[in-house]
Formats: sequence, structure tokens, C-alpha cells
Amino acid sequence: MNKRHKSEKPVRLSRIQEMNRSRIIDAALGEFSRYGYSGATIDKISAAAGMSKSNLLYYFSSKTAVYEAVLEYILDVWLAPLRTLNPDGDPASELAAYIRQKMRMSAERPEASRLFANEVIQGAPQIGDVLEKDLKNLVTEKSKVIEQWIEAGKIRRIVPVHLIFTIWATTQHYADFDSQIRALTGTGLEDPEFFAEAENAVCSLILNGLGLEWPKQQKTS
Amino acid sequence: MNKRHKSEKPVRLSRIQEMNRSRIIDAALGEFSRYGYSGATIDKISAAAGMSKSNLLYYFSSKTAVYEAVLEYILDVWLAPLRTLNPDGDPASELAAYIRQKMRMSAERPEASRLFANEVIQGAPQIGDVLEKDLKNLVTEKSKVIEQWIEAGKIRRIVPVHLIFTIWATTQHYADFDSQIRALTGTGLEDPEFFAEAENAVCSLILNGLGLEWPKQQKTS
DNA sequence: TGAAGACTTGACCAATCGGTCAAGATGAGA
DNA sequence: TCTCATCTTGACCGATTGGTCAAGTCTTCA
Repeated sequence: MNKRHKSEKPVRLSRIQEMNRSRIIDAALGEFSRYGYSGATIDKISAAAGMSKSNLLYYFSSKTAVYEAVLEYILDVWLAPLRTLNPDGDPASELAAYIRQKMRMSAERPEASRLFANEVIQGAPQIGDVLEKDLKNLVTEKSKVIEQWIEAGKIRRIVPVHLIFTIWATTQHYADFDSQIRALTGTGLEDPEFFAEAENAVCSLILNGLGLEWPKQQKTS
Repeated sequence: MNKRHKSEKPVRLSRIQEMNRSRIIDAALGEFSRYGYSGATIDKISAAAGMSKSNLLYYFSSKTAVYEAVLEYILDVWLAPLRTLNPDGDPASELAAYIRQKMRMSAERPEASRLFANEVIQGAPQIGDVLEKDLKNLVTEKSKVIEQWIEAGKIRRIVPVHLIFTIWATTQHYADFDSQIRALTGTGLEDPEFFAEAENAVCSLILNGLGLEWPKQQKTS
């Protein structure tokens, strides 16, 4: 496990490797999310990462390898909020917490949201497998949670998967369509006032839509 | 006005021009919506339109010219549903009708939705002006309608623009994220059963969320 | 200090892209 | 049928792109 043993392969990355790989992924996330896979170039990514194109290709064998690394890097953190949905919790506060986490994600990592949107719009050529396995399992599991809440009479009847889609759609919309929102309202989620307004609207619409009283909650930042 | 007058410029397109321009726009819509602006190539567009690249460039001076033509062609039809929102109508049926129109649009013209999504995600470089003028005016106008309904106590209080965003997000999600939805559910909006299920979920969530009774309506197809 | 590796780069290459051009094919009107 | 404008195409061009390669520089450690 220790890289100092000559006999072992260096599975552990050196400081330089670790730093440069993360610099590349950061830069690549910006480029891919802004211009899509085809629109982004490894020239610009390497420039944004502060190194030569050749050096980028020393760390990643190809453009697609960078792209896949970025997707993998983002995927876990992006799906994390849904995992926290607790079947034993109160539906209103559980769903409100989930929506709030997704909204914060849209505000803090809009590039990640746009990257996924780009990927999915183009048919999810890279993450199709993940969608059909990991994500499908997760969604199936959480759908059952929602179904239980319905059966227990805690929330209005709805096909669970559509509730999940609605939450994804409304929250991610503020990241993906940021430029449109900005053109129409003059501001975006980075403005605390607008953020609260948006979160408030989404939470109240969905929770009321489920027949829940919406618990005005304490600040979560 | 008649093209037969030699002295006048042929503002009227010939049959061949009309047919070929529309074939190009159709093909371009498919390519641009699937691969984004950068990912689409005029080679593939012209091939999909059944003509040579040179011929395509005979009808449109450049790739961006094709792109702009596609956007213009789609824009009006895409924004039409919102225009129909009638301030004098019953909020429940007006909003339900609007949502249903948007859902039908997502089902019948998913490429149009994806094209806009691509464009907006990448910062709306081409339609930024339209967003800040025409669309902003339209949204401002319809926001006042919603505001009136609120003041009249007909629907629950909400910041109007967020209601509009929510409707856009939820309905367009079924077009833009079709591949994800298909990976998770095994079907999509082209399946009448799934369509009804989705429309039902979105309508009931939003209308109930506004404190409205949702009028189970007749089929609209 | 001095190799041996790890790291970095500019020069270069083949493929693809958007776009031009000249020449040929086709259509419509007299 | 003749003529001219419209339509259509293949050959070609310069720019950009993803990727290779050999040569150099910097770390690391005995």
C-alpha cells in the first residue's frame, strides 16, 4: 500500500499527480459544462488548468478519458441528496430537506448540473450504464419510501417516480437554465434573496401539492 | 409581390427553395438538438437532408445561419402555449390547459425542447436578445395575470415567475431528460399510458400546490 | 552527487471541420 | 426548342482538433 515499496505498483498518486489531475478535472468541468462535450477542447482545458496540452494527455489518455473522470468525480456528490431520504422521517420535513439540498446544489455547483444535463440531453452516451443500474436502484428504493407514505395516508396519492422527476426538474432548472432566468429576472441563485424566494416557491408548491403543511424551517446554511 | 414580375426581386421562394429549406431545417433540428451546436456538422445535416454539403451552403450561407433559422422556426411555436393563458378564465382550467399544452409539446416536439435546452445551458449566445425582449415581455405580462389571481384570492400566494419556471421545468423535463427517464422507467412520453400518468402527476401537483381543485378534464387529443 | 525515474513541453501529424469555387445539370419561360 | 437563371455537385482549401513523439527538465533517493 505504501508507494515507497519499489516492488509494488504505485496505486497511490504522488502529490504532483494528485494536484494536476484535480486541476485538470476542475478545468474540464468548467469547459464541458459550458460548451458540451464536442464544444470543449483539450487545448482550452489544458490552458485553463495552467499546463500544456501534452501534459494533460500525460495524465489522461484522451479527451473522453477526461470527460469520464469528470462525470465520475461529480456523480456521487450529485446523487447524494436523494440517498438521505429517510423512510422513518416525517414526509414533510424529509421532502423539504431533500428539495433544499437540491436547491443548494444548483446554487453551489451549477456546472455539475449543466454537465449532467448536457450528457443526458445527448442521450447519456457515457453514463447510460450508471443510470440503468445504480440510479435505477436508488430511484426504485426511494419510490417505495414514497409509496409507503402514500399507503400510510401521509401524503396525497401520486406515482412516486413523477414526484422525483418533478423535484429534479424544478431544482435543477435553476442551474441549467440560469442564463434564461437571469435574462428574465435580472438575478440568479447566487443572490440570497432570490435563492430564498425560489426555494420557498418550489417547496411550498410541491409540499402543498402533496397535501402537506410546509414546515417553515430554520436556516440550513 | 408576384414573382413573375421580372423587375421585382423574388422575395417569394420557389417550390424547390421552399422544400429544400424546410428539409434542411428539419434535418438541422435533429442534429443540433441531439449533438448541440458544436457537435452537429453541416456534413451530417446535409446528408440527413438528402443533399450535398455544397447544396446546403447554397441555401444557407453558413452553419450559424442554419442554426439561427432553426431557432427562429421553432421559437414561436414553442412559446405559443404561454400566450394563450387567459386572465379572464378560471385559473384551474387555464393553468391545467397550459400545462397540458406544454406536455403535449414535450411529447410531440422533444427535439425543439432539447434544442432550446442546449442553447440556454450554453448561455443562450444566439437567442439572448429574444429572451431579454420578447420573452421577458411575455413573462411579465403573464406574471401580472397570476398576480391578479392571487390578489383575487383564487390561488395560493406565490411569486408568479417561479410558478412559470416550475411549469416549464416539469414539463420540459420529460423531453430534455427523456433518455434518463427511459433508463429509469423503461418508457417515455410516446407511450399514451405513461403520458397520461405524467400529465396527471404534474397537473395535480401544481394545481393542488396552488390550492386549486384539479378539474379532471376531457381528453384533449 | 548522480542516476533513474517522473514530469513537461514544442514540434509534428492525420482527420475533420466550415466554407469556396468552377463547372455541370436541371428547370421554367418565350 | 432555345436560353438563361436556378439548382447541384465534387474537388479543393485553410483552420482547428485530438493525439503522438522525441527530447528536455525536474524530483527523488541511494
